[in-house]
Amino acid sequence: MLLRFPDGAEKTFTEGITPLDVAKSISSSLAKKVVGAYLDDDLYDLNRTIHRDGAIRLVTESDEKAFEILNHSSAHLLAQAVKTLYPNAQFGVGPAIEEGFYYDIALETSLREEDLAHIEKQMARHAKENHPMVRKEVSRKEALEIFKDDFYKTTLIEAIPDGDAITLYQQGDFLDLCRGGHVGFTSKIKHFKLLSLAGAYFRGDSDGPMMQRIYGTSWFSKEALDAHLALLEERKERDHRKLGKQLKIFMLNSEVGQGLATWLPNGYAVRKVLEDYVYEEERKAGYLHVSTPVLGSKHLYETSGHWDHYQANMFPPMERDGETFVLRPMSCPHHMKIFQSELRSYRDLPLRYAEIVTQHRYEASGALTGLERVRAMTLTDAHIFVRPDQIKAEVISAYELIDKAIADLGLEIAYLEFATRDDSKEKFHADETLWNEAEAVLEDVLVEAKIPYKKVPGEAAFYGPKIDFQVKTVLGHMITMSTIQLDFLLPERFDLTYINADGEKVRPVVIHRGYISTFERLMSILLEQTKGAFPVWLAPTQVILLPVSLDAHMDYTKTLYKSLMEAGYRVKIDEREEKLGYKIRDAQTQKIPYQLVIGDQEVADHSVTARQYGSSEQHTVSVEEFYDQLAQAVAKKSR
RNA sequence: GCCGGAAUAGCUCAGAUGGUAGAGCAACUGACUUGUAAUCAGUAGGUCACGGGUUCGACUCCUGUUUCCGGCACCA
Repeated sequence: MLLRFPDGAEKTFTEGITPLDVAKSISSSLAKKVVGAYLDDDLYDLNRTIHRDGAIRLVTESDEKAFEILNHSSAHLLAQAVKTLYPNAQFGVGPAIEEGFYYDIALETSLREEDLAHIEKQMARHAKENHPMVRKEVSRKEALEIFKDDFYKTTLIEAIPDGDAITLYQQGDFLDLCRGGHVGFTSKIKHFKLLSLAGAYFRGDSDGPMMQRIYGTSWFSKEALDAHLALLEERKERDHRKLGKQLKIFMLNSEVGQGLATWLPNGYAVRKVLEDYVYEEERKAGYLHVSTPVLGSKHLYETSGHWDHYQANMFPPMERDGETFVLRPMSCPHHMKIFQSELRSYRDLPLRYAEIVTQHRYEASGALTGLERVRAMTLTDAHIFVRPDQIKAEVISAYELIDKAIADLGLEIAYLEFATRDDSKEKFHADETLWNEAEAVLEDVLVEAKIPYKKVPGEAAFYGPKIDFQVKTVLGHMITMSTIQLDFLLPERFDLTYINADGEKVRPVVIHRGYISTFERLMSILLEQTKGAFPVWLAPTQVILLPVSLDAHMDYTKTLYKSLMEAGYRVKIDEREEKLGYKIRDAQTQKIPYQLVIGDQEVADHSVTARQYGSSEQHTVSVEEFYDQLAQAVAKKSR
């Protein structure tokens, strides 16, 4: 049997050797680090025997795939431990995930946080017992027979496509249906921790049964595990809910209403800068701003189709004088009516309407998360009405507008998502030709602009495909920051037309453009990505003045304050009778970018001693110089 | 919405087994008159989320509700 190594070397082995044997034949240190292998494109367990020639690539601990294999095996170890402690337990799926693993468990009794420690101990025992994780290929019939009393596994077996191999893994008494890719021996699993307990629907189906899910994480060394646990702690410190409270950005109060955020002065100061930014950037890009009411006729939303698709996520309708109103969840229909308010010529297009407006959505109570998901949100929403020949250019210019904002805000986009329809789902409107056209145009733009993206079938809006800009929150949630959506349907539904060069009435195409998410969501992202230390242009308070003595230095301090305020900056004076060290500490805690100390010296030579957030350095500069520095920091949108 | 957990002073948190609550910070008052990350002393602050029950007695046990947290589902 001939195996070829990545460096091109070839070596003969006796049939039935395992990746572990191959590693051992090379070196004992490699044997310690190996966790599996690829034979051509097939992932082999560490202890799976090899019976054919092929290209072999050993997967070692440093390999990205190794973490996945280890965590997948850890999920099995978890299930084995649960089965030992709770013999009646049945299991759903137990995959490796980005930072660890989970396993879904069906159990009569509810697991509690304190049970995790016991399960963890049992896992350690099974690991120590060093069970080989033995792979077996079986027929569908055999598999169904083996799991005949297990609703979950039989359902999973039935979902395996015909022709795919069905494999089982046995470790000790524990037998599981599994595609595989395992570390081969439970003793390989040494540094792990169970993290949390949650509910999860079987196969993600909210009409199906709910299982108990245990999350955990598994690493190759104690150091790596500890580092990961420390990272989880650090993330808690960056949670926008915590920072938002500390820095008095916003509050959520049950008496105000569930999911209804209140912006506090510090938060609104930031938001106002963002609103102005958005307005200016849109104005420069040729958008026309409009304003329409937060309440709309229900009929308007029936015409658009939103009522059909989303009424469950809208606040219930209100009736007055025979007319039915809804709290608007969207802007599209309103902008459609604006387009329709005049006879349009092909020469008028593109027409870009933008609006900063508050919308209301009845989000499921369990979905509400700080400012990340709320029920009343303010955003700038835009709809661009174009001729077919203008689609590409407008999609590109929308992309560029968004791209600039992301850079200006210093944000990190995780990836772009290209959401298309899935014909098996009913939510999408029917016209296939339009869909194909729309999807082709968007993909063209992505390909031509060489923008990397992830295609996600079935995630499109009901009226058309879209490009979503995804951000990863500190909690690990993927949320949509910006979006560009093509829409051939709403113009149809609203019977929008313009007169083309031949004097005929034809349909415009609509591009929906979500710019920088809602101000609520943007604030949550900004807080997390800046850790609450806003760049100068955004900071709620940009400069704080710290007089050394309230008696001796207050006049000069107040003069400075007045001139800074007049110049448009957000400034405060710390007028408390406290020591300078105390005031500095307080200003640092509030993450105020500039702290100006005003004492005898500064009064005498008309200067300020500036200290920046996060630094213990101080520079005494003339007032003029400080103004320059401040203006530059604002212009550069830097810290 | 579903599964699980939590709710104690403005904030962060203590408070076995039932005997109506405590710290630090913040606030307030006073002293200190201050030059780069917390000066000292004192005062005040609580329907222990809310309602019902068990009990001689409930922050503590049971139950309902509300909100929040971890997930799942949802996300125009």
